[in-house]
Amino acid sequence: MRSTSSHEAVPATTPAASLVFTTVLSHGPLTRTEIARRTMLSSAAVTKAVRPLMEVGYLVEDLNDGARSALGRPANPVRVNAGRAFFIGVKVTGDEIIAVLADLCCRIRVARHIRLTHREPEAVLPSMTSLVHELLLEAEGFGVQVRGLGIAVSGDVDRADGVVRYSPFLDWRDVPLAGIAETATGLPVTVDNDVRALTVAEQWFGAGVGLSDFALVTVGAGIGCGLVVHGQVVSGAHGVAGEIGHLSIDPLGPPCHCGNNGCVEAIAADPAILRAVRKVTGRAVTTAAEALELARSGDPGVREIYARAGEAIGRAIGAVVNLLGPERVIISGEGLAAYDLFAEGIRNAFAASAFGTAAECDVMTRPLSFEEWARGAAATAIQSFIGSDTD
Amino acid sequence: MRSTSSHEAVPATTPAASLVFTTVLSHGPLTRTEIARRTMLSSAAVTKAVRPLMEVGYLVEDLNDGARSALGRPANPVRVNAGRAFFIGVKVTGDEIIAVLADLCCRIRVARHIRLTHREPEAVLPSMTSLVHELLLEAEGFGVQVRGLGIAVSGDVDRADGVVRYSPFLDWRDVPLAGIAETATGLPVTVDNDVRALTVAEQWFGAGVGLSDFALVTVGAGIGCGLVVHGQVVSGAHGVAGEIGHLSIDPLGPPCHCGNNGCVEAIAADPAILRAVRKVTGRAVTTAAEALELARSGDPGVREIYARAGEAIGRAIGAVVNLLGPERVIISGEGLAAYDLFAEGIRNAFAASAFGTAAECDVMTRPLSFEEWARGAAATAIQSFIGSDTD
DNA sequence: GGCTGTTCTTTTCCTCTGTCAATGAAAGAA
DNA sequence: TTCTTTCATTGACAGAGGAAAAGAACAGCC
Repeated sequence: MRSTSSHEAVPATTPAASLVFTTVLSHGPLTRTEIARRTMLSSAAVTKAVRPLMEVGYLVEDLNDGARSALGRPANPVRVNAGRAFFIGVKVTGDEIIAVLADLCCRIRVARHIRLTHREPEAVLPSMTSLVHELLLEAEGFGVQVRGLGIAVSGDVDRADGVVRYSPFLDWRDVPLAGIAETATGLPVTVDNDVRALTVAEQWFGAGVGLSDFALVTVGAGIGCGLVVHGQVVSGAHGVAGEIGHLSIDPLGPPCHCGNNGCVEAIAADPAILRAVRKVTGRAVTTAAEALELARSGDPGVREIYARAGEAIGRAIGAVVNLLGPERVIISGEGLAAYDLFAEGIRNAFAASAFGTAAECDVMTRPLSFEEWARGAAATAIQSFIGSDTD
Repeated sequence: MRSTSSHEAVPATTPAASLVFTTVLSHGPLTRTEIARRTMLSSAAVTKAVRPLMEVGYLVEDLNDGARSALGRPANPVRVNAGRAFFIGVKVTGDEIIAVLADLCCRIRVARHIRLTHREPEAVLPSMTSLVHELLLEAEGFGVQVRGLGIAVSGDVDRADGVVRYSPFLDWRDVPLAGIAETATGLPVTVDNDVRALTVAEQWFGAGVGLSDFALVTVGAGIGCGLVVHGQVVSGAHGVAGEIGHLSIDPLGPPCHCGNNGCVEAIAADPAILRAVRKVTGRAVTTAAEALELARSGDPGVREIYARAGEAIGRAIGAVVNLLGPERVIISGEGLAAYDLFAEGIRNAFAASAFGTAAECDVMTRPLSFEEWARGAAATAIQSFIGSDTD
């Protein structure tokens, strides 16, 4: 395990302080009494935890107390000072690096991206480093210090060691990315799987706030799934988890690169849809946008392909819900652009496959800009910075 | 939530004491130094935690130090005094009640069962109560006090409230079982889902000891699955979790009572196998044992049915492993009698569906006597008695 | 048999965290 | 102005766990 403790002081020193800070971070401005209620701490403990955090500027009093309560001394809400620290999040894909500068509340301040021509670590790392340096310069312009760098990579990533064990898209094996990036940038680095990073962002700053069990399903070039169980992101004993894309839905379905037939990814991921659209229409459709346009223009064959894809996704979600019984499933990803075409299939297939009360699970969608992946990486950096674990 | 704290003092008062006790409970006799290492406590803290537990007799010094280590002061291992307290575990099925008297180490001392003719709570509860009283008498014979009663019921059970929300097999709805049983027996009662109870038993006393993530798959009249993630049993936000039986494997497969086609349960559970065997052989096969005999005698059609069932189970396990990445999967249940017929199908289907390093997951079998379900219930009672959470 | 080295266990402070209960602060209401 | 109500802080306190030193129990060695 790498030592990240050699870096600057983290805002939360005691468990209680960490708990208080993450609570305020996720649940917006809160009065001290409210914090005490949520964290199950005494109000005295909250005061003691808040003070040092305010002294170093991570928390500030929220003076905007428009709605005065009826009686008694007015409450003094506290919120996180978003501009107190910045973080950089980087998402590395096979042909692009996306980087964002995010504040302490994980709001994107600046976004940059560059295309990649080569995928070897030796080619990617310098590009990444220069992109990070650009953003460091931007941060300097804001007069805010960057306190951490998060890097999201698809595949089998060991966050504890900061090593990319195997990334199929990048064709990387056992790359000690955190160590390399740390020496190149001088920042504390957190490396994590891309879907898990996105899940962390949802857990702390998105639709997963306050939930101890939820799933995030990403639809796009691949089908991924991030899981939060008992308030913690699931990583899997062997680095693999949430591999919803290779749930085999139909033994007679199209072959998947994993060797099986009818995997969700072989039916509902962008490449699979494009392949099917080409086959049905005979046209050389190469982008998801083109396929989408064909479907929207009313082509029944193409619409059917999307309907099937929606069904596959719905069944996959049903499997997750039956197995884990999460409170909520968040559907996201670039593929969400076609959600109107998926929706019915997802809804019906989910309703059919969800067993008993599991059907009560709230299935929602959440649009995802391409920068969001990098924001997820920033969220992991914030998480490491605070040095705590769960909600 | 019911108040169980009104009962007798639990052995562990502080978090550390609870941690120490569960560690010794699960990991057999341990020296204090070893306990300190495993719990990450200081040796001083271990001494302080162990002393009161020894004074009240829950822990004893294990004098059987046959293998003396080479040098230094000999270590003094500590173990749980199994006979210090007894627990009763009860499993209620549609046509039978199984009850066991178990010691603090969850070893079965006495087992009893009676058949049921009616399933209404009004008919079942008196039978259960009399069975419990029989075992209480047995315990008196041992001169040991019974400190808790665990009841395992299939279906949607809310352990925190002690209410059976819905049990399809028993046709029970919203039965406040814990409260009723508490007044009837005077014991602290824990009610839980049967598969979860079995999972708890494995986690604390079986093949799940020391693992933070594992799955238990039960094969028999139904196909069930208990999950442990991050060291805690998964219960699901809506009471449903581990519903592996209704994972749809084959859209063209046989219809399932849940409304879908090709569910694992519709292929690999006992009733499904019997149905298929009757169809293939034309004979009036009514018990699993008969079907098994036909298969063992070499009937290729019947063997094929078992092979298909094994494949379905293997694919279901693959789904669990891809989703959660557990360290181990334990296959158990009455259906394990046919494991030799399942084995190849399970192995192959699992190997094919497991994605990447998830295939490294250890898949093992574990025979399950019919009393084991009741033992699981006893394990939940022990867990409640200790009043702690995880390993 | 005493001495020494080694390892396990206990004891003795000591720190530090969070709670309790009382006090202070900031309003509106009477 | 004074009272009431609610929020926030303070200071004394209990108790949990850690560090370090002492104690205990053995084997081996002279």
